[in-house]
Amino acid sequence: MATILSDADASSETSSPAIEVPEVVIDRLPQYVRTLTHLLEEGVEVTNSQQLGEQLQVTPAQIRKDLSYFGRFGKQGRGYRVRHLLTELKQILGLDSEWNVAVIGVGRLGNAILNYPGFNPDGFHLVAAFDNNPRNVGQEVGGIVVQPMSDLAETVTSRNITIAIVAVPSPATQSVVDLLVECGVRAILNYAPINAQVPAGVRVRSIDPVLALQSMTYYLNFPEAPVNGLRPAG
Amino acid sequence: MATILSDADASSETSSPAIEVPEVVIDRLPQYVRTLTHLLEEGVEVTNSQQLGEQLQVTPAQIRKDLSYFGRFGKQGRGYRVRHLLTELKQILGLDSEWNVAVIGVGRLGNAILNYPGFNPDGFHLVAAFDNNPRNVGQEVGGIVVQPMSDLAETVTSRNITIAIVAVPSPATQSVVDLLVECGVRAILNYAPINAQVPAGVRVRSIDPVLALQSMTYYLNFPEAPVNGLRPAG
DNA sequence: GACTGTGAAAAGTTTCACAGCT
DNA sequence: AGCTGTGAAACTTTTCACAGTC
Repeated sequence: MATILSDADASSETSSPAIEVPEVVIDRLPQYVRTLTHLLEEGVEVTNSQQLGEQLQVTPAQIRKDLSYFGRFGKQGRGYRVRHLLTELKQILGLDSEWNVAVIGVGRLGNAILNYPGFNPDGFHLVAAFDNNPRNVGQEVGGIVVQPMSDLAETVTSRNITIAIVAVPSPATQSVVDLLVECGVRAILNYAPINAQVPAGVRVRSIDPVLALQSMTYYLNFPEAPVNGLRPAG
Repeated sequence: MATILSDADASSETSSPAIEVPEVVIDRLPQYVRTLTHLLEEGVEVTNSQQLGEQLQVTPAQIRKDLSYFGRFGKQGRGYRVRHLLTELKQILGLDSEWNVAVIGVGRLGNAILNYPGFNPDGFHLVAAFDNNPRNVGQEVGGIVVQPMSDLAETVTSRNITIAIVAVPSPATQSVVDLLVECGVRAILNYAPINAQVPAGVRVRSIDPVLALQSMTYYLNFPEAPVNGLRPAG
């Protein structure tokens, strides 16, 4: 659950409701943002829970319920103004701010991340990169000069870095995460296939393609709705 | 929910129970597999729900309940034999088989995927790569010769490919997914920031680092348990 | 007439607590 | 004594259904 603070009046100002918003709801909001962004790009000005639900493969009731935690953004009989709802949701998620991000580890994966063009348009600025290996320090990767790990604490503060992307080898992950937490980083995106332990108040999300594949193989062996008769390869 | 077929006797044979296993449970099993693998590597032979729960940051009761959907793998008073439980879980998930995987799109991202060494040790074999662009067709990437999209149907069948990893630009994703489904692929790992629509019986998982970051910024603005006073950069 | 926002009901998921085995 | 496996209870999340507004 996500406890929110402050005053109760949720008129049209997207002020913070004084109630608990389920974490599953927060996890869906970025998807709503993405779909609304696409609709806006297509020139759609008004939408409704039915249409949003189709795009997102979610029931219309769920969308209405989710939005109701934060305010009344729609007009009965009409639906939602796409631009308005998008602005509100971005504000709720803190996406009206820009966020400075550090990348830890500039191996193959860290390199790919630093060169990935998808973060900046969404307000996430990769502003620093760190590595253990003296060979990598001083190199420029994706326009950023790699710094030694010993610079981390100083740079996190001076550059106001609040988010870190960890792309170091598995065995190093926990100690890097510990260091980041110590430096005040409270949001970490972890690319290593490891369950890093963090204190309460710090969030970790993991990107793990193997886990994603492994949860699908179950259904390949016991298909709910068989499409054809293919079986495992081995 | 995951409907499972066949006979009820779940003695020690990991035969399929004739009941429904919640999807959340299936999603956790790969994590159990990973933790058990680590324990085995460290030479731990016996564990218990308490220890597993600590590693996975999950309650011991949840682990016992999850496992109980599939059989009785532990010994009262003793716990679980790590190697035995690992074998059972891998079998349940279909990870005792090898799976042939195709990669669609060999741009920057597809390249990184084909060169990522993490899939093979877990039984996922990248055996084919496809691309639209004639410049890329015929090139060797990560030891695989890139084929034209027109080869897809034939190769999926002849090489018994059941899983596809889609790494094409967003606008091309839906049509590639449609084509894969038509070819009989029922498990798709999608790297594009797009919600692909698929018919029932086909599973899609998405890897989307931006969505992961966006759900964390919410908590950075309304921290449940503040660690320090850092704010957004903008 | 068409849609939202929302209490209340239903469904799903987690946790409790303890009987029972080793 | 120490742990599992599991019904039952508690809690969470989704869906229903409809009053209210545009």
